[in-house]
Amino acid sequence: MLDLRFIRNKPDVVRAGLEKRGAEAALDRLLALDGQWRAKVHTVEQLKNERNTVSEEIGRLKKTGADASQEIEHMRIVSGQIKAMDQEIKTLEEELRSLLLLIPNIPHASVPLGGEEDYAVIRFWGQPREFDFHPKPHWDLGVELDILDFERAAKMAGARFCLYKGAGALLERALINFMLDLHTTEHGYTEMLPPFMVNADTMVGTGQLPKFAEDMFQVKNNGFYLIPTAEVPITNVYRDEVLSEDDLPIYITAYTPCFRAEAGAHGRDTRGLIRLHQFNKVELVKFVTPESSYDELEKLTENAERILQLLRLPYRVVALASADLGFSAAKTYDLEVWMPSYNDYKEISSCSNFEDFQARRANIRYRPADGGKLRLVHTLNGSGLAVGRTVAAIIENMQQSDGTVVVPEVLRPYMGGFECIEQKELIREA
RNA sequence: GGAGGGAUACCGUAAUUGGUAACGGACCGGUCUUGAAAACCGGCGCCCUUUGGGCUUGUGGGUUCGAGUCCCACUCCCUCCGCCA
Repeated sequence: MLDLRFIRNKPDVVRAGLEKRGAEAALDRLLALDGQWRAKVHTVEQLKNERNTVSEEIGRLKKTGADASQEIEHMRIVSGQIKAMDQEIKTLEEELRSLLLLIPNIPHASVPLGGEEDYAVIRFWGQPREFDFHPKPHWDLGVELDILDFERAAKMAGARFCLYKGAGALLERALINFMLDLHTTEHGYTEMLPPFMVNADTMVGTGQLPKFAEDMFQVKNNGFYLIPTAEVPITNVYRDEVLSEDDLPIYITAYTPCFRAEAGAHGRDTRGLIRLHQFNKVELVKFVTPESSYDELEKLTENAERILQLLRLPYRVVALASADLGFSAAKTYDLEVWMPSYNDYKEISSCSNFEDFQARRANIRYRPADGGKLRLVHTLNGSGLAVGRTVAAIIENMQQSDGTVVVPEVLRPYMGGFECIEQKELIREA
């Protein structure tokens, strides 16, 4: 959510920012409503001032036994007027807020202009491997190895689900543990394990609601939403709280499954582990001071990159262009891992600075060390990493000509020393 | 699911028959001091058109000139009973 006062005082800046995104927002309507609201507030506050002073006077009169019936009768009328105006103001406020909640964040000055194709490549790491045989996509190889089963997952749930089996399930679990261990022991994050279902206020706090309800799953009998990412519960850990500047920065990492309806993605990434209704992810979340948030974004991105480096998976970092940013983000780096089946780099992590956009929605503030006014924190988050896509990348990048998959060395301690995922028959023999 | 108790500002705690939220602590600033502590003064939630005013006692309604206080509904927490991995 943007600051209403900022919109009021700098409408042109807001308009220009939204234009960079290619976003339409009802700014004129909002400014008009704001004007009406302020006028009415001013009027009703004068009436309330009168009510307060006269009511006090009535109290005094009654105490001395004097007659106050005239004042009471007058205040009965004033009170009625106040009640009516308060109702009008409340209606205006509701409309203002609902408009405000639909306005996306403004891109940071360093964000490249343009759309989906206008990302800026920041850096590459590693070399895509040259295969001396025809590499298989993970959805074939994983099935042949009997570690991924999409057909049975479809039977029990439907399209866009996966059943991991044997070494596949072990690999997924190993990755989760490896990622959490690295972030907690080397990158300074505190691990949390949050609820996987949350209420609507929580979804509003991070920006999923009210605009993106159709992207989520909602539990029918009690209204809970399944989280689309751990960002949602973790960012809301401090909703409606006041932190001390001494507490900042706060780094939290969390593993959760993520549930996404993928409503607008029919026909996209229909095979394999890339786009599922349920997938696992280890998330990184930060609460920081406004001054430090862009440095923190760089560090957070590096923390996510470290996972790919240790797994020896080639990737690149891109800065998303303005019109490709998520609703709440001011700046986003995507980590894209090399995926042989796509013959391209494919998103495996998205690291964003939300500045105070989420903090304003979720009312997360801190008391500055100098004792000044309470300020909104800046929030950031990034995948560290999407686990299913990491499994896909490992299967594809580490496959050998005989159809086996070499387990990255850093994962072996998490897999009982397992060095290689072998064909079905071989696994059975072992 | 049943019964009872509770929610007040960053934290902790008060408020007679309904009369306009008191006090303590933490924190910040000032005075004082070589410096610090103590003491004293001020600040320490939000909004507006800020020398001023309005709002804020879990949330939403109601009664009233006036509600922390009375009434209704709801949320969350605690205790006990029942059920349960």
